[in-house]
Amino acid sequence: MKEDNILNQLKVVCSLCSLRELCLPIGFGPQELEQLDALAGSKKLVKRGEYLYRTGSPFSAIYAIRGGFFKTSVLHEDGREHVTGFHMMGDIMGLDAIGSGAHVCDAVALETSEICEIPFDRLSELSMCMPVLQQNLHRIMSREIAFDHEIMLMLGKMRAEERLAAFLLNLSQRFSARGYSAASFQLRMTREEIGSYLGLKLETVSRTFSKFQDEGLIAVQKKFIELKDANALKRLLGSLA
Amino acid sequence: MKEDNILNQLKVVCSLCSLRELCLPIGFGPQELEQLDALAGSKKLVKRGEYLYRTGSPFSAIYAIRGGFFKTSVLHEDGREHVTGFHMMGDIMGLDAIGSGAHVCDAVALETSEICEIPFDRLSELSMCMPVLQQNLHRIMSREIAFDHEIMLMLGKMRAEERLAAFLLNLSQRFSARGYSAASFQLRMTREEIGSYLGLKLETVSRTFSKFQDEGLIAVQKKFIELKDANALKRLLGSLA
DNA sequence: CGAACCCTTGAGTCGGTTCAAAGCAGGTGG
DNA sequence: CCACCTGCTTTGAACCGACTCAAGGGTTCG
Repeated sequence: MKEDNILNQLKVVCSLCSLRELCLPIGFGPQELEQLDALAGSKKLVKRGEYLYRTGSPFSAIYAIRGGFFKTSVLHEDGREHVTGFHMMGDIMGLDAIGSGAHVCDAVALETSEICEIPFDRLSELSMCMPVLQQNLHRIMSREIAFDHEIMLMLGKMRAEERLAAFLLNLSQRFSARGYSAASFQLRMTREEIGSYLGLKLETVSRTFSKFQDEGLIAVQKKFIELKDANALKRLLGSLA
Repeated sequence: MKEDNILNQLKVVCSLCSLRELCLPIGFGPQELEQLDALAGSKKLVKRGEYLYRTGSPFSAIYAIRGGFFKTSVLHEDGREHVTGFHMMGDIMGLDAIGSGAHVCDAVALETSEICEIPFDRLSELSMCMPVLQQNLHRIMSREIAFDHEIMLMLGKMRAEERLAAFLLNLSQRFSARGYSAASFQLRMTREEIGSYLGLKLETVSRTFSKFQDEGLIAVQKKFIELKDANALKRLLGSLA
């Protein structure tokens, strides 16, 4: 227990972090990295099923994922939840809370994960004298907006098969960008969570996976997915309906 | 023509702009406003049907709407478009392009509109020495992310009636925040554009409007909408099916 | 006055949901 | 170590909400 605490409070040192290229994609020189270490967020472990933050909890920091997997979801009054995103190493979470000062979604670890907590006021301060840091922050937020628009297109215009294909290809591409296999990976979420993200019911997700498998596009074994014919999946996307 | 040019190139002076509270909601003192005028964006007229920017065009500025109405939309390879948002006076457009350096959606004026062009590099520069400006920029981007998540919930989980109700209430609230009537307003977009935004077909939009009218919730006359029973609309939202 | 565009309404269809049943791990406690 | 959960997944059959196709009416603008 005590050791756990010590471990969790270890300072993060950006200059030594292997995720720098994901977290802060552009333009840092050596001396800028040194400055960056002043951010000095702390590491934290979040166990499977635990919340990193909840809707309504006060906003004070954003979170970089060092390892593990999260989902974020918004809750409707009547209790239904909609999964707004899945997040993996190198992703930044919590940016949607800056505007209101409180978190506007829940963030739950889908597996035991390690995150780096970055106090937002310190980040703001530091970015005032570090153009490249500011630039990175803007880029990250901007990309999140652009990505959300893609998802809106998916939710608004695509049919079930196209949504699943887009989902699998996106995961594949992200795993690949992190040095993992683009062709096979483990799903960290349930069919229900996939469905919630894609605007489908879990039965539809399951059926569509089965259909893809029958057609030889993928191989599914519970949560293990293998993309057998990524091009065919891409072709599915090319022609909406 | 020549006068037009002169008019359009007038510098914008934020300290004299009546939209300040919408555009820059928080914390500017008198001397900060003076500094802000250094942003010196130019005014521009965009006529009905004209593009403010297109997907792929290089990003150099963000745009504040001084008056008028825009839609933004993303285009899928096969030619289908999805409307990602409707934008009115005081809204900021173009933030989704920062990340990639090029615009990732089209912005079209739905009526002749006046915009204020804010060169992004100058904005970045200025925000380096103006904490409150930086803060505003972060808030605006953050809110766009949070708002997009709401839309994702709508597209993913709501039924047609709920989507239309949410759409009308959102418009009403935004008009109201700008000093216009919350109870009656003119739609600037077609049924097809509403449908595209909400993930519905234009016929469904039309039918649902008719249904709302039959039930006494609203009155519709072409593009003129009157909310007769806003509470009933809100109740529609409270209970997702 | 005609053409183009937008909106409304009806009838039939279909993709995805709902409801239901059963199989399959993985974990826990007796 | 086995029995029994509990949670996740798969599959089938019936149903329904939104889509498609089609026709007609209203406005605007040249």
